[in-house]
Amino acid sequence: MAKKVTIRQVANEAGVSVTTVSQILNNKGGRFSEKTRNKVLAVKEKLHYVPDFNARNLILHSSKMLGVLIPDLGNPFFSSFVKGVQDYSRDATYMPIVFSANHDANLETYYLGKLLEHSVDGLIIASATITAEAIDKLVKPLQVPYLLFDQNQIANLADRIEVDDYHGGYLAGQHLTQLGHQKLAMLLPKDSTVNVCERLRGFKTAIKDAGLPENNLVEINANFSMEAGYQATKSILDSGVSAVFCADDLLAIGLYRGLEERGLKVPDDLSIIGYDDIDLDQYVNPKLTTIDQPVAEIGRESAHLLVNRLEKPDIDRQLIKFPVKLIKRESTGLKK
Amino acid sequence: MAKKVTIRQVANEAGVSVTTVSQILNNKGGRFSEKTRNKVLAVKEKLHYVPDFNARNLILHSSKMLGVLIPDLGNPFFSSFVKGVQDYSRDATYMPIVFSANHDANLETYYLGKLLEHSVDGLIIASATITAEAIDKLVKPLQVPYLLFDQNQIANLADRIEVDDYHGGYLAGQHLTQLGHQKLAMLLPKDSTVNVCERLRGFKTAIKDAGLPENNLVEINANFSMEAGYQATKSILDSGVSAVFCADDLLAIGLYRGLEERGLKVPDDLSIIGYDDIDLDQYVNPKLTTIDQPVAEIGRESAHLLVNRLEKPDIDRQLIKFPVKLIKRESTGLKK
DNA sequence: CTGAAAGCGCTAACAT
DNA sequence: ATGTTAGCGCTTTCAG
Repeated sequence: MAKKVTIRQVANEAGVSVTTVSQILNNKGGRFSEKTRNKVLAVKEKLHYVPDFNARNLILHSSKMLGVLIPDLGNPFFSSFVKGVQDYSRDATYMPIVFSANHDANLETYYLGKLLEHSVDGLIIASATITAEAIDKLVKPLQVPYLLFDQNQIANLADRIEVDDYHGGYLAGQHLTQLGHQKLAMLLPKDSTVNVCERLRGFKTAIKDAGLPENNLVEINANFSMEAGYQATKSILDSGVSAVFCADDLLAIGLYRGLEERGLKVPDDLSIIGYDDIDLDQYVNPKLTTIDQPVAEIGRESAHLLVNRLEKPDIDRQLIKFPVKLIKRESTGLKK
Repeated sequence: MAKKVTIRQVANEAGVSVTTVSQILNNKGGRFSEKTRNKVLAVKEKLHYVPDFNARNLILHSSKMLGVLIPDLGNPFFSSFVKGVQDYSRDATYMPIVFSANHDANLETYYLGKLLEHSVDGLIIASATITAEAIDKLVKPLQVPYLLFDQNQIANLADRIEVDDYHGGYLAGQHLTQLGHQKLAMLLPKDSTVNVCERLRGFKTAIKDAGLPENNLVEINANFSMEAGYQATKSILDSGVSAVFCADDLLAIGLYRGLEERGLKVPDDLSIIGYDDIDLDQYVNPKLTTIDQPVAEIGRESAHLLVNRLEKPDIDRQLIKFPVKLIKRESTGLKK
């Protein structure tokens, strides 16, 4: 491809050495005369010189690329996350490479390998199914810094982004019990990652704190998708609960459809609370009550932490906590 | 970063030369003895050798990366598109690098530059606001093959993906007029790209074919987002139409909310037809009637065409056409 | 069958 | 203040 103009051509054209050009263009040209500097800069513009990326990286042992692995691009939660990552990366002049692994462990391993092969400087892994072993086997040997999000924390040593999932679950449970609901369900993926388990734990605690017996909570499994929420409708209805806490908003929206098709009303027949607070929540009918997490911000900070680590490898372990909050809308109501 | 094992280490360990290793690992080792070949392969495994990407690219002048520019990751239409691109790329062992420019021309130019800087082999540009000049100025000089989608076709010479937008618009118009609607609106972005203008043209033609006067169609502007659809509610209602054709599904869903908040019913008070057929359409209430385009397939084929072009630069101009179809659901009904 | 050597485009010690 | 030189890790003639 590409008819690239090389640094040598710039040097010739400017009548200086290659070193001079290199130094000046990398802002290490303090020692050169104003005149030389200007000339080089001018020639660079004129020739549209762009340093060859591969040659540069080969020497610098850095690609200025960040690998980002997420489970599902189609989930607005993750597209917002990616947006945050992109924004910060741009400011920091890194380039995020994102792959969506569609909840497929093989794909994750594949993309992880590809990312490493292309020598990304660091990794943001926001993918639930990836195993500690895969990371250990692929990432560790190369000593590529990485950051885990929304996922089992393998070690306590790595930098971390923490969202208060326990509190989120608690808020959901508190809200629902305060509305008088006594039999409750939680809709969540089978073998959930730690963060989702935390939501469940918080939810349970709130139920207990409300003085309700533990077996008033029924857990129903469904993957993170509208389709899965829709499919779960029957189980939920059969369970005889009056309120359900969905581990993400997509699940809730799927459930809406299942109820609608049966002529049931939200929240009259069933109160529903979601999780994430995606934009869509305000566009469904009724508007979805949910637990908000500041996802774009989380994306930004993920990139931030990672870049920090890359540029200052010896700083202390970093930890950022994010709050969640209850957003009351129209999908939850008093128990009839 | 990375404690990489180099080709030299493999060569030493295997007791052969660097050349030998290189040849064998690149499947050009026909001339070597079975024994040597096996030994090299074994050592490669043992040492977990992975060729340095940058060094390799530096020589081969190819990065096996595809740049992908889209307007909005949050739009399910584009996330499906990306999924298609990713799938094909994987099969073809290319690596797509995708950026979402959020409908911002500056961002587009920025990312386009970045992509080129990182020496992608080819480009898929599915971003509406980018200008022909930007492409001409940035892409042309580097002779990087590119493919435009969902966007003004700058020249007739490039490879092309065509979706029958005209027909899509026609189908929408035909459907609505057959239901008896006489005053119609189309909701579309200001200064739309060619593909959207084609939808409008088809829509107009269908109206004319139904024997309705031209000024029975009112055009209302709104960007591609739920928010914009929502904001447009008043204009639509004020226009006195009984049916509206939204240039994408998101717009329709935004409109749903505006109507809901005013206590109006779809399709009784207003018939709505969308465009794209995103998954969400079946999860809103009422289910959205729309024009389907096979977007994941389009994504796949975009990547396919581009990779073809990269690997066989001299093949004839490629053109693939995709059909659209009307998906009747519940958001359109007889004019009352 | 195998290896030595050149060089891709760039950066950075180390001269001058 | 500027240039010379030696690689980075790899592929590829070209010679054995």
